[in-house]
Amino acid sequence: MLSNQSKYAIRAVLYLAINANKSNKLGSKKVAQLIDIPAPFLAKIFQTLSKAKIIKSTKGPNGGFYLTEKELSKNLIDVIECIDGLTMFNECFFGLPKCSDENPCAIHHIISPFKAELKNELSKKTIAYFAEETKKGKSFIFLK
Amino acid sequence: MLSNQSKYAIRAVLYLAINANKSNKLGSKKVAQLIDIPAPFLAKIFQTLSKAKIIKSTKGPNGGFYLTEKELSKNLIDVIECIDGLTMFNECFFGLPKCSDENPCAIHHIISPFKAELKNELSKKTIAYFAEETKKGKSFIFLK
DNA sequence: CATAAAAAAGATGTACTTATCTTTTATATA
DNA sequence: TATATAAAAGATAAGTACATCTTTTTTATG
Repeated sequence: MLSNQSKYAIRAVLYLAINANKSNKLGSKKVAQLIDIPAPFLAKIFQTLSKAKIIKSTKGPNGGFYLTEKELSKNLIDVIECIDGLTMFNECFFGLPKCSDENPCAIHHIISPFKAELKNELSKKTIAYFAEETKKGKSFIFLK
Repeated sequence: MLSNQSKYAIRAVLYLAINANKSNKLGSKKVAQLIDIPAPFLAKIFQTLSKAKIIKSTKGPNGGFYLTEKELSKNLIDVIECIDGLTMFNECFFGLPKCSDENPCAIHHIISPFKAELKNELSKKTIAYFAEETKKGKSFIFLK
């Protein structure tokens, strides 16, 4: 459902949300190592996220990536959208181009409410919220 | 979530279930044309399904593909399993290797029940059932 | 101002999925 | 039994996602 890129992005953004801030930026290599994903690939992903203003970046010594309140108030769906787009929430499970409530595929009634709920959940809960849950130990980003 | 191959397979199998039988076999080219998917690719998919005994095939003149009661009584999940496997039903949405009920990711509680329901639905309802629903006009396989 | 650190940008390489093409095998029927 | 038909098998090609490498730009700090 999600591309690897989006999966990596979500984990990395949450990691930044929890562990970095304006006075403690983190480099892409370091984050990649810590959450165990390919470093140059994460660098690219961070570029994309940075352009989309989902994370902050500064160059030079002590530079790196972090989030401020502004970015923390964005939602996980913004991360997904800027990498994979939102087509996954509209696409038919069977790949039928015209599948809809009126012309449902055989499992439309199962898939459709789920996608709506998932999209809603990812749209209304902020990055800050998911970071908090993780800090509290209620959920996990990486579990080696 | 599903590969193109699986999506094509499901549509093609349902098409066969509805329109073919032992005395009216259908060739892969014809089916491909009718449901609008690449013909040589479908031929490969039919080979895989045939090896897995999810569809019947006979060579030679008037040969082609079809389903008997035996195949019709199989479930859609058998089609998916023989092509994509079942890992999708176990994988974490965020790609976390150790995500589980005990170590949940941030959206595990949304994804997990959905996957269980979907897997259950695809496991208990037969190909014949989905074919019937389509025949009755309650759901659709292809909607050009 | 020189240096080093780190992101940005762009080019390149690899693997996998998707798709196609060619040859071989099986079989109904004329 | 020869022929034509259609699947099976295997080889090849195209496209995309994944991953890496190299060069350029920016900027903090000695």
